[in-house]
Amino acid sequence: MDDDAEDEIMEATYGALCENGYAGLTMQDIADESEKSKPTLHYHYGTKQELLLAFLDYLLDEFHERLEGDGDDPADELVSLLTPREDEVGDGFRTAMLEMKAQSPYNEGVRDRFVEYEEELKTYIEDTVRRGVEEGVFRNDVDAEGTAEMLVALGNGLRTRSVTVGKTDDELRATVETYVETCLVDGDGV
Amino acid sequence: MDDDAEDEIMEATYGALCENGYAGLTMQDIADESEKSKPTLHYHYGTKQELLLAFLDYLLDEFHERLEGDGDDPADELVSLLTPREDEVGDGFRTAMLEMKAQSPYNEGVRDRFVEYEEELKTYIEDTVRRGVEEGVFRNDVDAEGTAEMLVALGNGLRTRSVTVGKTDDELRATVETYVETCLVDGDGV
DNA sequence: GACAACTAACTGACCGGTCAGTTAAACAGT
DNA sequence: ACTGTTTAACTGACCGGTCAGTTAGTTGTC
Repeated sequence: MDDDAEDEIMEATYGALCENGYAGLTMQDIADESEKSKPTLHYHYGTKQELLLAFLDYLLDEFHERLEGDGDDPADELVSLLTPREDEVGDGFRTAMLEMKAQSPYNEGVRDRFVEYEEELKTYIEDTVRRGVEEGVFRNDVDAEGTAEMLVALGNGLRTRSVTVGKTDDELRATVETYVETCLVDGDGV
Repeated sequence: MDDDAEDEIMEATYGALCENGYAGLTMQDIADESEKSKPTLHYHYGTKQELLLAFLDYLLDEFHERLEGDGDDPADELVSLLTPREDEVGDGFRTAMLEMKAQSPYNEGVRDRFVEYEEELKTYIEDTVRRGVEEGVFRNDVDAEGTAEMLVALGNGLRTRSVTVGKTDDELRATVETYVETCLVDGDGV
């Protein structure tokens, strides 16, 4: 396929998901968001299912770029990994991803991609925690694996709450910061 | 409406949600799960939407009963509040609730009910944390409100992970226990 | 002219909701 | 106690709309 076409369709899918959510997403919505027609989407991707899986792969690629550690302060890096970036403006996309995630049990392809995503995030967090311990920023009795599991779950839960209960991004950030400060950061050289 | 009929329909809705999930749930599924016909469901509840809101209210009632504090050890109580009960067997229901929760932004009625649920849970956890501090079980420098926010988010995130990534209930419990032990419980009389 | 990209028009399945009726129980009048 | 009336509960059959996916054909390009 044309690379331009692929990009256009993936971007249109992103836009349509933000606007309509996952449950309300139709092929027509995606077509409307792009310069293409609905049959063209089928021409390129076969089924809706396949298009959406391709979209998740497209997101995973972007995610990998985000995991280019900047060697920052481990505490700051944990916080920025677990809080939404500025370019994720509005709840639309976050909500749609939550909806999709909830489809994992019914859809192997979706599940595989979310498992991969969370696995990689967790591993990266684990490494960051270890780095923090080595650099003496974190207490040396923290369990990297357990902490990473905690943090991934916490990040998930906070994003969910931002969507359902309407927590602001600042509140999310504050909660993560508090956890990192009180439970990880070494206050007195232990 | 007949109380028997109401109970029957609510139970059937529960069963149908477990089997089909929220996205895949049809009025016919609920009818099949009960002894009633599809038009009867409409007769009692009007629209699918209203039926589902009534179902959430039904769940909220059950939830209130769960919040009858047993005056247990605060640490134990926090853990049991945040981990699934034994009678929640299988992922079906948990998944369906996650799907529904993700509909909050599109549906005011749904949102209201989840907000109420999470609000009450958070308040109860907050009280339990305070009790723990007063009883000297928890460190006296813990911030009850911040901790409650943390714990509610953590609980949400863990349940989500049990559904998507396939974490077992034992793993969920272990993570919550670790948090309570390392971040709340007073190790040396501080 | 052959092939890739694209589309207007269409189809079949599904689903929420409606409607015209049925059943059975409660109730009132005699 | 018998009979006519009302009403809540319920249902089979159907309708309107929606949406994923198909078909048959057009356009553009090498």
